[in-house]
Amino acid sequence: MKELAKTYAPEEYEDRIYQEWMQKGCFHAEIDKEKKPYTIVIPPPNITGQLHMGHALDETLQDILIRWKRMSGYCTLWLPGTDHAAIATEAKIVAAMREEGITKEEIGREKFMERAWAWKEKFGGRIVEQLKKLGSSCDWDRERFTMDEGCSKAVKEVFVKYYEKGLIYRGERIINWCPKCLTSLSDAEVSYEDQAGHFWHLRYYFKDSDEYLELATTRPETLLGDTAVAVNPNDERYQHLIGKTVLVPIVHREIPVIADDYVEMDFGTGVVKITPAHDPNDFEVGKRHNLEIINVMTDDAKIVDRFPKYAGLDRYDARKEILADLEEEGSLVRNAEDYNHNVGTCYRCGTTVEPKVSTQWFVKMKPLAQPAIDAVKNRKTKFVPERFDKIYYHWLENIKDWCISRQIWWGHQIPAFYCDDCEEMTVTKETSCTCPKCGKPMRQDPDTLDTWFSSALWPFSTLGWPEQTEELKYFYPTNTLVTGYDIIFFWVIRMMFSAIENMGEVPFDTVLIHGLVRDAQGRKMSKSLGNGIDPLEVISQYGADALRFMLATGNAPGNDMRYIDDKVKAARNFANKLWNASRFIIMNLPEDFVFTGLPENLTMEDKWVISKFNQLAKEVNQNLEAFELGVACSKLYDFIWDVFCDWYIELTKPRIQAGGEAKASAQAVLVWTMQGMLKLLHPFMPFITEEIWQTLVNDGSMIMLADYPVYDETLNFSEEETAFEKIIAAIKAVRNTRTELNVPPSVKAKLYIETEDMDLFAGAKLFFEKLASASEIEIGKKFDIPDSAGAVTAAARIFIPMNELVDKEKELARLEKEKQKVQKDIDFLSNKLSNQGFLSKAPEKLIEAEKAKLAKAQDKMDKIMQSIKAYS
RNA sequence: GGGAGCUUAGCUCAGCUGGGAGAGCAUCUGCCUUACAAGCAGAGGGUCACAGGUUCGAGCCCUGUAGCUCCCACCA
Repeated sequence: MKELAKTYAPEEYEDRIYQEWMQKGCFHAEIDKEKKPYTIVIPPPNITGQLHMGHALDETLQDILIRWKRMSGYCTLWLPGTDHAAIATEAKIVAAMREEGITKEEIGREKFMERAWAWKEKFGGRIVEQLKKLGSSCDWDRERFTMDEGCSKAVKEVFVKYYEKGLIYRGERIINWCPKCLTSLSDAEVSYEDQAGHFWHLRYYFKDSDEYLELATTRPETLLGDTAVAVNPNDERYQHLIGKTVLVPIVHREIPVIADDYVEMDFGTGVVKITPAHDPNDFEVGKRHNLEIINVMTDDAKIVDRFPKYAGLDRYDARKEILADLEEEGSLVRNAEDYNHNVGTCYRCGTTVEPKVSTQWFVKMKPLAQPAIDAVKNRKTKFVPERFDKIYYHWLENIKDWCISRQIWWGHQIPAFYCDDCEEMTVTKETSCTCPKCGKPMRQDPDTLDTWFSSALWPFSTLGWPEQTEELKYFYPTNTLVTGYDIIFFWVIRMMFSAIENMGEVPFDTVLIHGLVRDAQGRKMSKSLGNGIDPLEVISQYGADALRFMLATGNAPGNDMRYIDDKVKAARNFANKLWNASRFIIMNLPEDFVFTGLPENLTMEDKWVISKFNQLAKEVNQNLEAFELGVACSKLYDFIWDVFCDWYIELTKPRIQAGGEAKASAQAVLVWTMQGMLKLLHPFMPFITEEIWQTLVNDGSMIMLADYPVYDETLNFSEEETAFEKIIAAIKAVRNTRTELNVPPSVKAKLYIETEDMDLFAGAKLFFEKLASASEIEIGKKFDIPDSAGAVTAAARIFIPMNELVDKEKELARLEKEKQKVQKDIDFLSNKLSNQGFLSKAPEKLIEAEKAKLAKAQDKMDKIMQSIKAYS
């Protein structure tokens, strides 16, 4: 028999086991038409990323599901890969180049792309190696990348198709612009935050007059681009002024006073300056009134040369200058009032975005959104927990067209070509083309696509689409998508409509949403706070299994959780417990032990543990089916620790010591139960269960490929189970009494057990000796033992003669206390059972159960009363 | 301005379709009992935020209130 190391040291074997799984190809999925497929595509981590707790949680949940399904006989594919993360990656590469003192413009697009790919090679592998540390059973043979050949092909296919269907168009719109990343952003990529700002009141004088209109703004610098002042058409205060001309302060440009519903009469002065180039609302107003669009800022948010006085000033510096000039000119009414307003920021770099008018590519969303809404309404795809479908609906119902072009180089270059001569445009899957009109070579659009455009295709592009591969036919649609609620907008909805449009089918049947892992104080983990916990450090300290178990335990789907070191410690201690229980079993097994199944002659405690295990298997499967992973975890924890370790192992010790047949049968049941527990636990703690399995079973098999336990009616011994619970209750009662009397375990005492179940208790004598410090035991229907302490359960009255140790007064008080407790039970139950409403409306089963409880309580009461009588 | 979530033992959180409140940690009392002190055996500790309602029965369902958190939204 192999042996386990004396102490639980996961670092000794986790890497080794992972290597073994890899070498034996355990993760690889081959199409097996005999089996049902179960597919998960990984939310591809960014190639620039480092593993963080969010990944750890996400991967853990996926691995639990995929391992469970694999063991349950499905043909499982967990398809891994990484995302090129366009803006984030490009920003990092540019920053690295800045260190070297070069810019991307200097080296040009081609050279830049070479560097970017080199970067990808260098860092794309890092996160993958980190995922492996967690035990993720991904099919690495099928690893993909959002910019690999296949994904790129899918992107072009979709782009061209959308374009031809009129779902993609190019146009001049006002979009979100990040002055630091120097690119446009989609609505989803802007995160709004409340910022403390100011509200400045300005005077706009009428032409050739001392009269003026007063208005307020949070962004005085944009007045350079004002092309109108607007009031509400119904505002009586200003009716007569509509159509008049005012002068923009400082620049003294003549602009009209216009009327537009957009203006709220009761906000501020009811007058709004209109800057179509720098505010989305103003842009719309400008379109309605045919206003000129005057851009005042460069791409990096500095004032343009058109305004020489401020040219080259950053937008915030320009604000200061302009305010000073307004003051001087007398156009600033008074000091600014404090004002909090919602400011859009770039989700990658946090820079305040600038609304900017420019020509971009857009996906027309309305026609795509509706089928995606319907798919969830029709339950083709379900969110777990369900409440997230509201968020999903709301976003899709209010969606605007999706700006997909980005002014960066790292990404999928837009497959549109322009003729410099005749301005003809062609959209094609080809890599180059000539002008259909004048035959000249065409120039490809320099922009690239939003990174989410390619990840939107991930569930099918990774399976070979647009080719109709066998994989696509077999593994698609995928089954479960596991992701955080923070990327529903970015990714989940886009996969939904992309899949429905291109595949005619939803991409997955279930979206399992999890929350964020926060720090111990409940704050979001972030680089700036420096409060992040590195999962790799946790793994090296406590093992991947402990981290996984901690992440999967004690939280419900969709809820945030806190990372607390003590929780990982608790999980590690649990692993240690399992480890030592296994050591106990293994160290007692004969050298040549071969497990051949459960013995014929099961004892009552055997049946008890088997029956309880059987129930556990049933419940764990049910919980997993319902995505209640945390509940499954705690059930496993409770069974392994309480039922198996604290009770069953202790119960087998007399037989193990006795040797012979008794020992052999105990060992068989120990091994059987241990194997079952290991299998049930394996999806959650893959390493330790594999390590123990290979030592205990030692036949070259691997637990990760074993069959997952399921409920088995032939193992249901509910009667024996209930009977044996009486023994446990009695042992607990004796222990309790002894502790209350401060009797140390070293002092043994004789027990007289008065019970109707004489045979049952007679068969359990050894347990009382071993687990209740009994020196000898007598069992009978009636005893009268003076000078003894008592322990009372529903099934037995136990006398513990302790002579001098027993204080009659104290013992009476103790019994009195217990009597009151039981009396409360009896009152409660009989009350319930005499309630006509309850009797007529409650389910039969429940009524029976309550009656049984009452009978039990009354039995106990009888026994307590007898004891009290004996003392008085 | 909408929407969602949370409020349960000192702390962190579970609690499945409504059927007498649970775990881990912490606290207290005993134990080195030949797998495990990362352990064993006991104990204490909760008007389940508040107010109504539905029900034979509510932590769970409905209505309202308060506090905290988050998401969405064009009031300059």
